[in-house]
Amino acid sequence: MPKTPVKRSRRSTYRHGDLRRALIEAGIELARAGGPEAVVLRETTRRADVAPNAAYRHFADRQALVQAVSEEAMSLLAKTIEEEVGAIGQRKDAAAAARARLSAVGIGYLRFAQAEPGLFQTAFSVPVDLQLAASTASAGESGLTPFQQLTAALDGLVEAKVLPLERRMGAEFLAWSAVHGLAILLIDGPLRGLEPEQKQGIGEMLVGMVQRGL
Amino acid sequence: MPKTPVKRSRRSTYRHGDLRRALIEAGIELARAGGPEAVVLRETTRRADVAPNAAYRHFADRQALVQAVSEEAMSLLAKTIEEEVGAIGQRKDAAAAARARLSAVGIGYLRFAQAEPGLFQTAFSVPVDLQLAASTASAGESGLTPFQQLTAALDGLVEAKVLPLERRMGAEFLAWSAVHGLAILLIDGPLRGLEPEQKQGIGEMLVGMVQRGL
DNA sequence: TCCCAAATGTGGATACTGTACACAATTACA
DNA sequence: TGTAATTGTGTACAGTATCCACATTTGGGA
Repeated sequence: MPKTPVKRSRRSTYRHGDLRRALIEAGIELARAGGPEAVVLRETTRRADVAPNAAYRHFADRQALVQAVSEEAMSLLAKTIEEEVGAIGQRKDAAAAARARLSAVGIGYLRFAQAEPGLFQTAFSVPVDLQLAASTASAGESGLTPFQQLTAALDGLVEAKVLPLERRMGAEFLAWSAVHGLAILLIDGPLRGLEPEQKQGIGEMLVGMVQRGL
Repeated sequence: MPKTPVKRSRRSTYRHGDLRRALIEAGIELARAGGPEAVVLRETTRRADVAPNAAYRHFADRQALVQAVSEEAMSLLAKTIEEEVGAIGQRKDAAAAARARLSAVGIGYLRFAQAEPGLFQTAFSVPVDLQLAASTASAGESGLTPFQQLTAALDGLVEAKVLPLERRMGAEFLAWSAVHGLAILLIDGPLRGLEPEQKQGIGEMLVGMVQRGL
């Protein structure tokens, strides 16, 4: 029985067209299912129907691919936060509105972490510096990255005189720490077994703590 | 030139003696230098001067080895926290003492994360459940795990009437979230470039936020 | 229009990794 | 003392990243 050499590609053209994009898409799917570890170079090329080495024409190495996937995931996080912020209803006074906005940023962050744990972990699997935290590749529809949305919300609190100016410095890192830490405990820490409503509840408690403590 | 087959072990006995321990020790060194990813089964066996497969007599697979290393690292974290708590001076009133104790737990946690980032990451690289958070393998000299030390500090706050009882429930997760999140931002997040004094400063700010916000 | 250089994809090879299976040396105990 | 359990070894396989040489296609100047 002659072995059928059907392995050769379904692709008809020698050139792929947009391999870089295809690799990132495949990487997103792998990350969604298995986190950053699952973003395996050879598997992404298999899914893009291309030889493993073709990836090296678009990424220096596996880490560079993971970084690109990470930025994409960060952008999805940004969009979830935007959704949450956009869903805020009207508030009587500016102070309540500013508070609601900060809460929405935190709740959106936590919601994404629970809905897409693999992508969330991948987004933060590559060391983030402030440069990257401002990169447009990590931004949502509004053009703001998650970090920038948090910064804007805190500026709003100052403007609404909820947060005294002398407490503003470093506030983004305090708020970020709390929410990020909870996200991790919810995903693969001791809180991962909780029911969704319980997770929601503790998320709201945490946001309350931040509002009081800042 | 006859190849010198000196590759054979420096070990004289066929049995190692305490291979399990040796593998964990080697794993700790690898984790210290490179985090959980660096805990590679074959390298640990090389360092223990033993064939790769020997590890399987003591651990079901690589993950089991990493888990053991993780518990060891958690125990080192517990000891650092104990040190910090032990260094608290006398306080006039019970309320101040209870507050100081909670702060010390947080500061010790952050100190360990900065002093031993690889071990810290390894300690949390394996999904923690409350079972594990109470395991003696993860405890320090006092027999308490980091989580248990936090719990005890919060109980102390209630007893000293600093924390109202109705805020006690879930408080460990709120405090833990904040401190853990900051630890991560300091290690490989956007704050990793800060000077040690700045890191110390933001750590104290965060602990203050938690004390106010709980 | 032709041709060459740049861009992109392929094939083959190397050096790692984890881990399964059969076997060997040692120890413990009945 | 002999036999079974324990512990370590050797070989093998599949999967991974990545290097180098080569092939194909495309785009831009002559």
